[in-house]
Amino acid sequence: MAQDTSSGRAPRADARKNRAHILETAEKVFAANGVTGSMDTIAKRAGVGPGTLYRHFPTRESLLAELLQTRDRELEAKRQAIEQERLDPDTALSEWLDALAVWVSAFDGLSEPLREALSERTSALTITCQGFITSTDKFLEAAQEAGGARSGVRGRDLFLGVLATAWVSNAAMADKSTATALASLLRSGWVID
Amino acid sequence: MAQDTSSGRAPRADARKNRAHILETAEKVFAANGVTGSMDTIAKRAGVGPGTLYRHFPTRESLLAELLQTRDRELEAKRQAIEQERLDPDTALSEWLDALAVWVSAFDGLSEPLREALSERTSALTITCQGFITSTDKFLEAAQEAGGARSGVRGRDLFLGVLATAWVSNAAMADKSTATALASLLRSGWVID
Amino acid sequence: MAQDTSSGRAPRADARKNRAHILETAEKVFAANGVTGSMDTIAKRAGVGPGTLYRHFPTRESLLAELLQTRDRELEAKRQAIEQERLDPDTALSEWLDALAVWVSAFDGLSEPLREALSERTSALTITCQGFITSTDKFLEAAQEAGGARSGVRGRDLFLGVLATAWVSNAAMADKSTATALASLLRSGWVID
Amino acid sequence: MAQDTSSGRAPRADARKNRAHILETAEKVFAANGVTGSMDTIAKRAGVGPGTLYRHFPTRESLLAELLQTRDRELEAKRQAIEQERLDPDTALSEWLDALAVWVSAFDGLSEPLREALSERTSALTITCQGFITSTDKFLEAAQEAGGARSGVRGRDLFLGVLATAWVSNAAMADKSTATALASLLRSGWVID
DNA sequence: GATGAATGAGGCTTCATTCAT
DNA sequence: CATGAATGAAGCCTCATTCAT
Repeated sequence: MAQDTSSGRAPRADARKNRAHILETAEKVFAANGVTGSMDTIAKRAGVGPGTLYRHFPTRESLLAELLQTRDRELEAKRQAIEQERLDPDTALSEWLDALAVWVSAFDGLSEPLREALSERTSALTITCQGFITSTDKFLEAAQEAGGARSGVRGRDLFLGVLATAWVSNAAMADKSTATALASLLRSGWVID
Repeated sequence: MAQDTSSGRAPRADARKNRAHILETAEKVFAANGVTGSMDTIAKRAGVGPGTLYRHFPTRESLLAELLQTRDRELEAKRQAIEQERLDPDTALSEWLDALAVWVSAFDGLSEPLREALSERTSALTITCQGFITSTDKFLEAAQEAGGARSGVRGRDLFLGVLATAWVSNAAMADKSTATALASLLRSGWVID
Repeated sequence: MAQDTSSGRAPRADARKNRAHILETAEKVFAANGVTGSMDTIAKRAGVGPGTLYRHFPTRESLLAELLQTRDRELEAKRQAIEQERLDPDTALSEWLDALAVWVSAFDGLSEPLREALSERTSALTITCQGFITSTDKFLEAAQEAGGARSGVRGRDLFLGVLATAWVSNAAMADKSTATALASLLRSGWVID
Repeated sequence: MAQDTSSGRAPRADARKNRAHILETAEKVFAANGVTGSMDTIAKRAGVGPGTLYRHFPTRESLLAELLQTRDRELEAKRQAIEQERLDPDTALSEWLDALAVWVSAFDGLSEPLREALSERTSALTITCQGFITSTDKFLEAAQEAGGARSGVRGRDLFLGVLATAWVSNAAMADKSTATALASLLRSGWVID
């Protein structure tokens, strides 16, 4: 799925190894310095020339997109698991949002490019996000039909809510409770009618 | 008010003028390019050397803090107005949060440094934020006592919620509805109990 | 004709096809972007790896030299045509120089490598140029003997004059008249004796 | 003339020294490697950071323009000298063109940016060139009126002729005679009417 | 105090060429 | 032979910040 299947030929062994190594390195760099870690740093730490990095990943987004794919697959699996558990629609949505939250917290600062991806047509991340918004919509609609979720809420809003929550948590020294507090706010609001 | 009173001596007239002019310029630059506009640009547009800029405002945050003070005062006035209107405590909280939202949207990208300020002990913005969190707490507690707001919610969380909402809106092409959608989520949540 | 005959073995069919296709592509690229178009671009657009490109054409010059061969043949034909027309020697020279000018303007920026080729012993283009200089010399000598061209002028100088004229025309926005103006200067000079 | 007189304040001593040193270095680098020598190299060899270089000379052209100014002044002096000598108009033109030729041969490859400057409105070099074209026009018109120069020739063409001649001479190993040969061609042409 | 010159690390990217597969 | 991955030097430029004047 990740390899360029367009060429019809299997990628060379060394290239595959390099690519994998770059990804590992990028993961470390992103985890350590956040997603703004420089391309040059990644290349250097991966022991390859910048050219090699650019060959595999012409943009930072493409690198990020690739890095997220493993997690994407996990998330997708989680989605199917939730569906098959036949939970209350609102519990299902709740769990899906939790899963999304885990996914976004993969790297420090990840919410930033994701937010940007949502405003662009071009980014490699856009498609990923769109997919997850669609999934959110499905869970949400089910919950709405079952009377467990407010009408007027859109999947896109919930997705952005998850991003925003992650963004808040990314503050250098945010205490852990912050994310939960916000998530809970999004869930139940602060007002009592 | 923000002059370094430590020296015990009144600032020179030209210094005072410079300071004022820098603030005006910074306001324009931040309004136009967002808060990431380069310090050099501000200095240049203000017609002063970068050294002068740094003398008055040793960090970008201190500049920002100063810049927000006018708006802080407006916000403070708003706070008092709300208090004097003797509204339902939850309506009061609601209006306060709206006022905060307006305050944060003063400049593009302002939510970023504010979030950071909350995780640091040092920033010039921290104090400002703390003050508003305290105010939020007061409104919130009143609402909680009156049974109009959930217990377990903290003023800090609501404040962060406001920041997060602003952050989402800062996405290049965020449609206007996004901010309202998120604000409404924070208010009422998505779940129906 | 340009195949490396050193191996004594006929080139493989696919190699021949590749070579031809590279040439076609290079022609297009050079025509569109000028002769500084990157080797990688040519390889990519030709659908071959850079290695293949380099196998066939170890230097950019060798590629150019090969590319010019078709035009070389046209130019050679033109030369014979001029000779057979039995014109005034100076008219003949004049037409020959015009033909050369057309030849040099085949690609944007072609004059550059040609000029360099003239200062090297090694380049694949050198031989081509030498041939044309020799031809120029012949036309020139005939004209000189007939009293239609100044003595003291060398074929090499006229050839360089043609290159120089082309170089001037390659300026981004050179108006068309520039080339003619220079050519006319070279022909008649600016001075009236 | 070269200092930014706009500020009304004398440049700082260290800045002036730096600027001068950069110019010296650039002169050497350009003389050695031609005008394509990289900005970074110049900065490094001058012992300053790239930022400093860019502060003084925001573009390569501005650097070049400055570098040429000394020579510009010499050329201007030469122009006046020629005028005051009250020579035949065509001799005067001839001497002026020679002086121009010397000026262009200041650095290897200088003709290139000059040619480009002629096709742009913006370059720092454009003005310089325009000035010299105007001067050429004056000499040329005088010669034309006196019957010593062909009508139909424009100053711009002669200027470009000079550039082209220099360009030809810049070939790595061009023998010295080449430039003279071309200059002579431009002067008298190859044809005898 | 004001100035603005200097710093210089650091970011981005391209491309001719080689060589393992 | 063809491939295309890898190289990595080299170019470009910006900007927060310091410090001599």
